[in-house]
Amino acid sequence: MHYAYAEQFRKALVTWFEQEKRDLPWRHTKDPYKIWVSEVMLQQTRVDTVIPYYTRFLEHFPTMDALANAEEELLLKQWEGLGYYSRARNLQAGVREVVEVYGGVVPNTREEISKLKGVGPYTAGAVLSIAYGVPEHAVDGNVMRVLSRVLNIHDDIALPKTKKVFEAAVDMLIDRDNASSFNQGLMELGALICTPTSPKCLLCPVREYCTAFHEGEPEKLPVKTKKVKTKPLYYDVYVMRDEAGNLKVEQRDASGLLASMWQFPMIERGDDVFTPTLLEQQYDVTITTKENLTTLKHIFSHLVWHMDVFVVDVAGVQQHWVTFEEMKKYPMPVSMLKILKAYENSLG
DNA sequence: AACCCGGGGTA
DNA sequence: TACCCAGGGTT
Repeated sequence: MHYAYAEQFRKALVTWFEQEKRDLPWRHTKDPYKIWVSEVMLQQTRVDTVIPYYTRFLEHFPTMDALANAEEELLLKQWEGLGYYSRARNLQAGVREVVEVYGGVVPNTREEISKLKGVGPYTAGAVLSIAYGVPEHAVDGNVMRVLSRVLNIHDDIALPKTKKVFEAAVDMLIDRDNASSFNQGLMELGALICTPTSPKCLLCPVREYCTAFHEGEPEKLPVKTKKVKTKPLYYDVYVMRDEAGNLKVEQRDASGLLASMWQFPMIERGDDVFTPTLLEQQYDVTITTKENLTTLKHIFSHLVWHMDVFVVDVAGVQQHWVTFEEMKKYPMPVSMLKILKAYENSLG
C-alpha cells in the first residue's frame, strides 16, 4: 500500500470508529488498570459476555490495591463462569507486580509492560495504545482478519510466525497521533463489519482500500488451517451427603484443566471400573443410598465431559463437610454449577 | 512450534 | 456440527 493510500486508510478508519463505536463500559475511562482488566477479560471472550463481569469486577476491585490484596477465592468467585481462570490469577499477579515494583503505575513501554504476568503481545499493545496513546500494534483475531482482507495476505494465521506479518503491517499503517482509535477501529471493524462470514462490505468505511473486496471474495480470507478434534470423557459425579446433610466439595489440582476450582467428586468411568466402590475407597465412607440425579454434557474447547450424576448418602464421614449455602462461596466451573442447580431443584 | 486452557454465541 | 471469540503460558 502506497503512503498516500495508507494515510487515507487510517483517517477513514479512525473517523469511522469515532463516529460509530459502540458505547462500552471500558470506553468511559483511560485508567490503565481498568483498560487492562477489560483486555484480559476480552481474551477469547465476546464483548456481550464480558460486560456484566467487567462492571461487577470493578465494583469489587476498583483499584489495583484492592485487587492486589484480594483473597484468591473471592477473585475466582468474581471470575466464575468466564472461563480460562488462570487469566484471573495472572492478572492479580501482574497487578501485584505493578504495585510493588512500579509504585502502582502501569508501565508505559512495551518492554516493561510485557514483563507483567498475563500480559502478552496483544494485551501490551492494547493497554499502551488505549490508555497511553502509545503507537504500538495490538494484533488479535479481528485485526488479522481485517488486514488479511485489506492487504490480501494469504499467510496461514494458525501459524505463530504469521502474527509478525500483521504486526509489521500495523506498524506501517498505525495512526501515530491516535493509536487508540486506530487499534480499536481495526477491532471494531472486525466485530461489526468485517465479520468471519458475510462481511458487510457495503457498509465498510475502508472498502475502497480493500484488495479482497475488489477481488470479490473477502469471506475466503483469512487462511486458517488448524482444526481441533474434541475428545469425549466419561465421568460419574457424586453429590455426597453425610448424616447431617452436609456435602463434599473438593479442590481440583493447582495445575491443568480448571486449576484450583472446586467440584463435586468425579471418577472417570472405565471398562474395569465400578465407580461407587472406588468412591468408598477414596473417601473412606460407606454408601447407604444411591440415586440418579441427572445426566449432563459439558463442552470445552478440546474435550467433552459426559457426566452421570448421582446423589449418595454416606456413613462414616470423619471431616466437616459443607452446607448447601456454604457451597455457594466456592468458585466452581459451570459444569459443577449445573449440578449444584440440579441438586437444588431436586430438593423441591 | 505444538499444546493446553472455558465458555458461549452463531450460521 | 464447526467455527469463532479484543490470547497467554508452558514445554
